[in-house]
Amino acid sequence: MGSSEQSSETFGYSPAAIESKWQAYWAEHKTFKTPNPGDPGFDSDKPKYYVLDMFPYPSGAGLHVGHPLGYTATDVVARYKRMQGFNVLHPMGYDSFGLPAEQYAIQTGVHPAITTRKNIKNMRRQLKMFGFSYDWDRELATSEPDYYKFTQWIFTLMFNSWFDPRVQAAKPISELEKALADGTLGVTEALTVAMDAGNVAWGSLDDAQKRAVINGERLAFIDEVAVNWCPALGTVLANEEVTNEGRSERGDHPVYRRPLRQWMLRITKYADRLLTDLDLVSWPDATNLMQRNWIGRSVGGEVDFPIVTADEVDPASWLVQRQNGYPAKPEANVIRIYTTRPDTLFGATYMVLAPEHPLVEKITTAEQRHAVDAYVTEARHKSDLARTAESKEKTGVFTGAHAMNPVNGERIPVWVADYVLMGYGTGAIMAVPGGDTRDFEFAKQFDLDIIAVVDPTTEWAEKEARLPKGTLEEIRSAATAALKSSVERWKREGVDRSSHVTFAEKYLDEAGADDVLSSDDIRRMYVASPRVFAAPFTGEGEAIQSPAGETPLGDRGCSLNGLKTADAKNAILDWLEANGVGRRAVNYKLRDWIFSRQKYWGEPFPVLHSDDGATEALGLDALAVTLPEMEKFAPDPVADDDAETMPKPPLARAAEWMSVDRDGQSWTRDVNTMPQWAGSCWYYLRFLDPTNDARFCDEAAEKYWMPVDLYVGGAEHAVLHLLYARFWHKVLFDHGYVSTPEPFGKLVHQGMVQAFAYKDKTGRLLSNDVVEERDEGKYTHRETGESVTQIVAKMSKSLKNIVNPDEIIDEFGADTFRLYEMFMGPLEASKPWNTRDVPGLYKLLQRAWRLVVDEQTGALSARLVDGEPDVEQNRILHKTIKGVTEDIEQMKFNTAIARMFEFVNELTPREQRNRSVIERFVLLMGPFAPHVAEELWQRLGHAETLTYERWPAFDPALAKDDEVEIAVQVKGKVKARIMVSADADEKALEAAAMADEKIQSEIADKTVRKVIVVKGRLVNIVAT
RNA sequence: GCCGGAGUGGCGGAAUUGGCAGACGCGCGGGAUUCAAAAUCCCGUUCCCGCAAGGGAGUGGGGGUUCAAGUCCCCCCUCCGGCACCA
Repeated sequence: MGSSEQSSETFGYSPAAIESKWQAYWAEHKTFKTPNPGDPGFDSDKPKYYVLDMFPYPSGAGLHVGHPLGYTATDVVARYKRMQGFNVLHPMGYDSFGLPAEQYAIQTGVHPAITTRKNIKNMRRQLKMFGFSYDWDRELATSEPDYYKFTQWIFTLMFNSWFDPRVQAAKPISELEKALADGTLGVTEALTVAMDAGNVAWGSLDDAQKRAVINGERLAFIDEVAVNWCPALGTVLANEEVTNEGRSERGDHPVYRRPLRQWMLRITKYADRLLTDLDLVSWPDATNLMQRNWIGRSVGGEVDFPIVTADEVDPASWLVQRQNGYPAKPEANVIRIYTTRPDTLFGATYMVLAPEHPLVEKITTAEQRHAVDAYVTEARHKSDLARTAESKEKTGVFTGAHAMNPVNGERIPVWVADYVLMGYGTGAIMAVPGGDTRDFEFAKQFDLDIIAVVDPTTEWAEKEARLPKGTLEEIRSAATAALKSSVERWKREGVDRSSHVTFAEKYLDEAGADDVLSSDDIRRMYVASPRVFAAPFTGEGEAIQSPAGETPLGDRGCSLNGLKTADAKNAILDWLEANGVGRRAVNYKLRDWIFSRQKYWGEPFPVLHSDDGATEALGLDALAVTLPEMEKFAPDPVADDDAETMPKPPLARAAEWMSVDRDGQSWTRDVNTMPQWAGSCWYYLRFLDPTNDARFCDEAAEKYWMPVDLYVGGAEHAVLHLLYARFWHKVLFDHGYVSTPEPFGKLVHQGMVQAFAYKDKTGRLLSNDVVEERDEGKYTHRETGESVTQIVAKMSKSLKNIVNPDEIIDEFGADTFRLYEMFMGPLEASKPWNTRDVPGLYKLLQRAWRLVVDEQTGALSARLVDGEPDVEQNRILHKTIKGVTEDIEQMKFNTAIARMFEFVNELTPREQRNRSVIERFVLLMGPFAPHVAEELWQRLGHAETLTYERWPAFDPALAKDDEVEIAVQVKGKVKARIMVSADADEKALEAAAMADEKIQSEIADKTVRKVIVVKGRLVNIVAT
């Protein structure tokens, strides 16, 4: 079916001929060329609409059936909007820097530029084959120098910017130098980078120090960060590429955590704006949420804990020292922590430093040094993933040092443990095992004190308390025993916890008085002895034991007892701030972006390094810095266990390229390249003006077209690409280069195109060629005859269920392909490809064809008649226009196509079809099946493309039926259906329902209590 | 573990957001046309009982609110996606 040789004998629908004809026509007439403001043919009266696809990576495999799903959706919208009278910008390009081309080059020696161009050529062919209405004059590829020239330029813009905390925006770095020089900005308050001393006068710094300060504030800066370095592969690996055992996923080589100088982008400065500006966009809730979680804003406080060496601690005198206020940076002997639960401060029974914390080295005592060193060394070699994989069992070592809890003067031990991460907060925590699951596990493992400082609610006791096994009596005696052993230890260690003991005993006494374990008993036992439970209470409630006894600080003290969590937080934060011991603070999970890769096929950094350590960004006139020609792309291999040799990226071997003489000075280029994300961070701007050589894009074009009105792409980019692009956009915005705070307005993720697969009884997946359908819906194994079940899975080579778009188009044409993908289901849903369903859409086009063309003669169908349409045809037309229009507006393309099926089903049997009705239907088909629609439009006597024809309007009154069927229910069950006039009011409906014979007999022996009438829908009679 | 999303015929999926469950397509069954087939056109198709008229059940499972629940509330099950010691 659908073969062209068959239909060519008659004058039937023949997609191959029609599609090549119209694709040639569009190319020749540049039908979709979109003028910019100021260009000839630009109509400033029309509103604008910018529809964008996430551009593809030009892989050797070409397009798969997933690509055209999103591309067709945007194309339908683009074509629809053009017909609605919009200036539509609908471009396409290629995200062409990236790893696969480089890996292919390593294997074959073929230059990535060559493979990339070849792949782009193939992809362009495929894209054109679908008939997408792109303005091909705006096509771009991120790996072309005239494109990445400006990727590099934006990088230099970041290099030459700092984030001014006073206005929360990027400003030229020269303004920082000026502000520091004239004293409008103090060094300490401006600094992001740690300085050892507290307040420093700018004038007292030497040139090298000044440069270090300035460089440290740039939005693009070089820093030493811990990376996963694999010597055998000669490269740094992403966390995802490292196994739990700390080895490379590819090749199973050892991987080492080691610090490496990397380009970083200071995205963290934008954390708050990236978060709050999510309110400005219209994105899927799930994506919004993922971005929020990724940024991970939390609110809490910082608290300083002084290290204490003497046995005697005088908390009051420490507070006196802090009378001058809370320092911007803590003193050398102070541990600063961050917490979201400052209300639990009285429950802090120990502290933990991350293994990389600078204080570890300083405070570790002689007896503990050996153990701590060994632990820290081991932790350094583990990848992040390896650390988290061991979450079941916590590890850590006591440093031998103690710190003082500033709210109660208690002396608590300081530990090192890798469950505390250097990269978040301050890299140090106060541990409150009574209120935090991780601290609780750690405390149980190392027998550290656990004290409840929040009274669990009875609700928690009922639902979540993880009680030890046993009867009430057994649990109580376990709790009592646990308390007793603690008391003995405290006695041994000379710790005074008498008031806590009194408190706990009282709670134990009250628990289980009547031998029945109530939720109140569970609550009491938790407070008395949390240790016997399997999990701590991490919720909110009333503060207790805060402080446990008399306020130890006398008048200076603070008590939270009896306060609800929210109030307790405020009270303690007020106290901390008043005493210079802590302050309110906000933290983000978001980290600065490691921006360099040790690869060849990416954008070179547009900077020069001098021998004396200075780095300079090149000006636009020196860009693009193009990649050197190379023949070998593989990294130099290093011995497996050589953790010390620095990685040597491929560019380092291009000696001639690397060294630059300028102004009689010798400089070197940067050996790294940018990550693949770079090019996609701003391509939507380059589309506005892709050939501009002087500027990344014309100012007027930017003002006119931005923001992107509709952006469609995969959900796999819900976090990184979208976050990175928003970040770059905001930097450009701060400098006035773009006029909108956000780049993308409405965002939609198309679902995945999956495939059917089969599973036998053991759960094994079977490849498609060993399964056959013997009965309807019953699948059997071809050889064993065993019955198997159909499931939905990802397309994969091994399952032999990959569908190639080229083959489908060969057989059915692009219009059918487009219709099928749009008809499969909702755009956002993942759904299985089923080739069996495709002919149905082909049939729709055939039937539409026959509404217009006489297949015997090739002339217009004799059934087409001119003049005014009859009422029925007019009604179905207006219904169809209404349905299709509203569905496209809501991007419900599947139901829009269902409306077209209905129209064709309705019109096909008619002896006479009104020409103007059919013509308007052809226009409706245009966005979905553009080739056949153009052909029919032409045959109906129109000389021009239908691309810019006016979208048909509908009259709501004409789209309605005169009579509608109403369901009549008795007590909610449908008992009869009656036909009534569509505008019948409630009274008439009730009367008509009551008059129905069937209803009469139903309610004959009952009393009518109530009648509910829903106009145009139903009547429900409540009778008993 | 935490945070999201989903579960409707043999299959893909509809369902004015509380108002006739299964639109539309596929598949399947029947008929017309044909020497025959393909194609085309028409009719039927949630399941169960029944020759039929008719009756009963039904949107992952259990409970609830309501005249009325696929849709709202509570509990549970399964699948998919994201995060994963973030203090």
